[in-house]
Amino acid sequence: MKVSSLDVARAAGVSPATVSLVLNGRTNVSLATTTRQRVQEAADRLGYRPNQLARNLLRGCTGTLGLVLPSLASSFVAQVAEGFQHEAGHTDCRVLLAHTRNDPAFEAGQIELLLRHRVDGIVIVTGEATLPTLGDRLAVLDRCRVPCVVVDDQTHAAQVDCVVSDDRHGAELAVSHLVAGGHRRIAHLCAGKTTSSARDRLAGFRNALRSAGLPCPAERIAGSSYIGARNREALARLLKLPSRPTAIFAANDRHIAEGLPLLAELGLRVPADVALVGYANYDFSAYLGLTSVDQDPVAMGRIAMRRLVERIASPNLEPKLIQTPVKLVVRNSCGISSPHQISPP
Amino acid sequence: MKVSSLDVARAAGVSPATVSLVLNGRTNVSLATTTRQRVQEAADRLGYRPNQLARNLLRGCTGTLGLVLPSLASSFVAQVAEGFQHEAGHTDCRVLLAHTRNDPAFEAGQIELLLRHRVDGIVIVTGEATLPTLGDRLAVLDRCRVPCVVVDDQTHAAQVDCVVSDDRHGAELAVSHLVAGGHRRIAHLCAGKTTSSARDRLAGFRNALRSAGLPCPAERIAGSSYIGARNREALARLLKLPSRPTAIFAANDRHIAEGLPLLAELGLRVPADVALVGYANYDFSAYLGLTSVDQDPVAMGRIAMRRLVERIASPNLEPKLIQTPVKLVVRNSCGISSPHQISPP
DNA sequence: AAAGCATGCTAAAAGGTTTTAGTTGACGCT
DNA sequence: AGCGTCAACTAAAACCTTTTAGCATGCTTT
Repeated sequence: MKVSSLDVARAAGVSPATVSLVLNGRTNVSLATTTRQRVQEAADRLGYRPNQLARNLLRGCTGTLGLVLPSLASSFVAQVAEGFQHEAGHTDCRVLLAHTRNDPAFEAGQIELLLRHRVDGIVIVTGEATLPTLGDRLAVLDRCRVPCVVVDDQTHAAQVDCVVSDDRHGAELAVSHLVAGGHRRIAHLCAGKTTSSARDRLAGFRNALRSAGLPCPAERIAGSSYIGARNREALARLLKLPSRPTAIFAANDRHIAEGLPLLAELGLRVPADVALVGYANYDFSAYLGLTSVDQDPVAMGRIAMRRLVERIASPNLEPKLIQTPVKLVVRNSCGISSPHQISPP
Repeated sequence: MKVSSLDVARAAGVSPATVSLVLNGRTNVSLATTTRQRVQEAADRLGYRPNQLARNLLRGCTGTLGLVLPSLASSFVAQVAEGFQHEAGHTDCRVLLAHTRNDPAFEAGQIELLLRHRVDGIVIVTGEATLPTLGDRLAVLDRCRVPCVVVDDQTHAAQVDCVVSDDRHGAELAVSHLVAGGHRRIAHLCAGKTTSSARDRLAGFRNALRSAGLPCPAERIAGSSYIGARNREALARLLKLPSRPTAIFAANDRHIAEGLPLLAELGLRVPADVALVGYANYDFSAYLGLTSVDQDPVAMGRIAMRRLVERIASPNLEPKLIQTPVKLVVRNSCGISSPHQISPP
């Protein structure tokens, strides 16, 4: 714990400088084999571990990256973190975690802490609550020249690298699939209009309908970013329209999963009465047999990490918008494969 | 970025020592108001951020905790991490993340890195693959006096603080519930015998049956720790027993969710033909209407964090086994409430 | 034999902060 | 005037490592 290079030096009868040279394998200054062995042996015996704090202080960089996120309780965020951390392992970087608690002030404080720790770069996974102040955070990071990559929102794509799933295309895939299945009245259970992904999914929805020559009346679009009462009300509104939609494209699987009791209440069967396609492809979506757009959050984290090290290496790169590929995972909720559910009592 | 206390000192016309005293609000050495203001103003203007590396190097401790885990892709692990990180925010600690990749050698290397970074303590969330070598890791940490708390396994409870859910009691709750529902032939889809929680859930299962005066034949216990083919085979074996169990207690919701297609294939309805109770209460369990034992992983992370800081403060505490409370969440899969599922085609 | 050179190691500085032990100067008291 | 005291600040050490410049030593070369 408290054994320093000086201790090793004394034990081996050399200077700390030599200890450093031996342990870092400086080959251009090749050492006498006996000295080398003596140092190595002393280091092992004493359990010497170089103090990374001192080393980084000297180097001027830390090999540590900050990961700012709203909450690991969200499986999307957790998977992004997984991908990020996994890739960090390949690049020999450490990850310092920071929560925002969905509180702009707290987020600002956490980023301040990361900066004091001299992280080499920061990835911010945005949440809806801290999105309005994201610009301020980016300004601070820009001022002190700390590279940054934003995940899951592209509002600031002009100033900073952003990694988002190709939401527009994902929505188009989903809606085209429904159109191909013969549906003409398709509604969208959206996730509000605050986040860029919610807006892009809506845009993709509209675009796919237009391409198919189908109308897109305003009353067929409803929803809120938060799951819960407002979400269920929106779904109820869609299902009770005079001419009921035959299919619903939801901006998030969770919004639709949460609405299943309502469908049962109204006596609507899936997919016979209403076909469903969701977005995000959570693990539960497979269990529910829900067709969904998969956005591979782990890959998003990995890509964000790679872009961050790229930018650390060359700070003057132009900001880039990275849209990660999506794919439609077809299950039975739109009438194609077979479901295996716990049956009603 | 590269503004140091010396820069601030020069700008304010004082010494670095004074800068430190002002910025850390040392009250016992109260400063002339004008100096105080000059320093503060200079620090703000220059955007001075104290270098935490230098500070920690001097202090001898870092206020940073290591969090070692198999993968954030597991929602249990992610939730433990969430609780841990959330509590860390309250205690003004940073969290340094480390993956094990389910590889004992990689885990050892990651812990080595954490030690070089002089973390004040470490929490290890064990995975099955690295469990056999956990003892070696603990020995290293013990040797260099770094406090440690293990989450999700109690194999080493004699040497180290362990935080586990009260698996035995949870299993008893689940099985008693089935017994109360009139079931006499109850099977256990176990999660292998490697981890202590799998063993404890099995023990709780056996114990509850014994208390109810029911038999517990060996053929009614089957399962494997990994989900996939082996798990489905085990479930099939249980369902095809000459006298079919009327209820199954699974050691993990995921094992049962993954088996739902098999139930449908065999024409078995839930709960009419087979009642189900699972363990872990994932978010999808609610969507599936699956009765489950909730173990509150977020609380486990929080508790692990609290215990860790406790131990850092007083290193000579006796190792403690902390069993966090569990509760049964009753849904319709055992025949009580009503389900809302996507119906079969 | 002297100069030159390679080899193997070390002394010392640097990195940014905190803290301890002073130093300086003003002021009050006798 | 001399002493003590206090306030306000500073010099320097310490934390641990890496790196640069340089010092011996012994070997080769002329």
